[in-house]
Amino acid sequence: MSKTLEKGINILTLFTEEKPSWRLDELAIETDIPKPTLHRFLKTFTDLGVLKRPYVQSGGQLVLSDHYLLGHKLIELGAIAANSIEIRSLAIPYMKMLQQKFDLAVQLIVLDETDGLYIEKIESLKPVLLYTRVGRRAPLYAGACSRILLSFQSEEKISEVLQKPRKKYASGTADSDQEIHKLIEFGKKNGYAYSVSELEEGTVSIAVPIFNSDRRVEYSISIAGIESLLPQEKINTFLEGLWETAALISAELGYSMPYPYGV
Amino acid sequence: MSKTLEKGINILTLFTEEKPSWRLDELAIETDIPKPTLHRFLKTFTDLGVLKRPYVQSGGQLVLSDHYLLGHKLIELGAIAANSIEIRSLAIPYMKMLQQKFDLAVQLIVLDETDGLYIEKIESLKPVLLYTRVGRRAPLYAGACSRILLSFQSEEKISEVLQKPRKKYASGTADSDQEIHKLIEFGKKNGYAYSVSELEEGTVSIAVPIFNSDRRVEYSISIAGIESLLPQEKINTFLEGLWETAALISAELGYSMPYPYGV
DNA sequence: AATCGCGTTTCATATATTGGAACGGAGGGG
DNA sequence: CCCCTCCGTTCCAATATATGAAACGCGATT
Repeated sequence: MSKTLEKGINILTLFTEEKPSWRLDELAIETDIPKPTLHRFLKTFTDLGVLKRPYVQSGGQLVLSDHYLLGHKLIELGAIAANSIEIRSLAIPYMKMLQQKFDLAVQLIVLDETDGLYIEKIESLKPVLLYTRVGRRAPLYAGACSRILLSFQSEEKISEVLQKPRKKYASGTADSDQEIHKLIEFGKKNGYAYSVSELEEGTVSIAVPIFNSDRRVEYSISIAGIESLLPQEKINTFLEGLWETAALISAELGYSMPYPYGV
Repeated sequence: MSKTLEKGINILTLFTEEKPSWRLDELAIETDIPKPTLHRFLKTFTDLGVLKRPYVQSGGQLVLSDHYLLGHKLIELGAIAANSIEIRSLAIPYMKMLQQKFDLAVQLIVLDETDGLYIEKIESLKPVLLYTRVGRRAPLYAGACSRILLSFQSEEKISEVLQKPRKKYASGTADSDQEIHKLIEFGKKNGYAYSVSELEEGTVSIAVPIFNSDRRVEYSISIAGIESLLPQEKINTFLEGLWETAALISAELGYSMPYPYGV
């Protein structure tokens, strides 16, 4: 492995949704890399458009800020990366149909290490802000769409996920191992996951698995909205639409068996 | 500048919408970097999730493909990068309002070197496929949203753009310097750009400039759709909505003058 | 069974990275 | 007004790291 590249990428990884802006000095403290070295990295990234330093007003003058942000190049690469996921283009038409059926946000999630990664989203017309956004991560133990993925992984994967430190995102986030195991079992048995206020207060979502040609579950699809839009008693209506959609997408991926769940 | 980092990022830059998949060998030919060196780079990127090697079926077995694709990490970084653009969150509510007014796709573009970069898009309900997608680029001379940016740049910038090799994307792409200059002038004088089949056959779009607090034009907003949806005779209706939206977004950015165009 | 094409590993060498030291400029306090 | 501090930046000798020719491994092809 190239140490230089590794350090470089690790620096980029520090730019998160929570802290998207860093000064050289802050990075020096965080990474223990000496300032001259960091400076060289940041300059290289900035010259290549991977990082950017916005202009700011300072006494009527427009000067380069000493804050670094992720740059335009990454937006471009991110779009190409998202487009390189085979399932995405296959799934989008079905996701749109599902969106129109219920007028709820529809999400497509991929398994990535111990997280679920949102790779596509069809917005609801209702101007509701949800946690979900393309490019966001959620740990596999929290939220319906993540957890339904976990339900279909090996015991080793499940242990790996549960061994990592966990976080209580909202009032509904499961926090005991026992509770999470029970929810994982529920998913495998019933073919869906249901979550209330797990990642964001007041948000409900229902998720079902998508099967690959080799019968693994690497993707899931979910609908989500505020609590009043997805009442428990209508769950069978929603599941019918979700399973139908998941069956169609699975078939497109080359899954050759009948979809194993139905209302 | 760090040569190692630079080489690494340049490798990533080879993954494009047109060629999103590369084998080690192809990269060796393209970059003139010897295979062992490339191998080390690719391994580092793959281990960090910046590149990925999908699994493929081979005689019933699931094996690592020797094709590399851009990885999940870049989707994540791309989303954070897009979110780091100040205007984006300011503009989205206004873009949604505009989308609902006309039921056309609404795009937000930022100036990036000699290109326009799509940084946000509100889809129309009509299932129409357009060239535009977040993360895509278009040269500043082609398409309404790019060209309206160019209309408000310095003469130097305009020369720089025109000196680069150009491409005819579709039947409406302007190809002579003279023609492009005329269109640029039109934009500055009238405060909008109108394009028919410039980036994609059969697609029409109308774009207007957004003004920064320092009165520069770094962003533009546009509506787009297939030809029949944006007839020439309704252009004033559309412009009214576009200018109103652009004025509101400009004001949010701190532009303190009255928006200089109106119906 | 021999050959080819590519990905991968090895390792002596060359070179790019490293980071302590020192510089410079903006901002703040006395 | 000058001094001091805080950071970003530049310099350059020391050295860790990248480099790539050579050789290997392995599956496919003949």
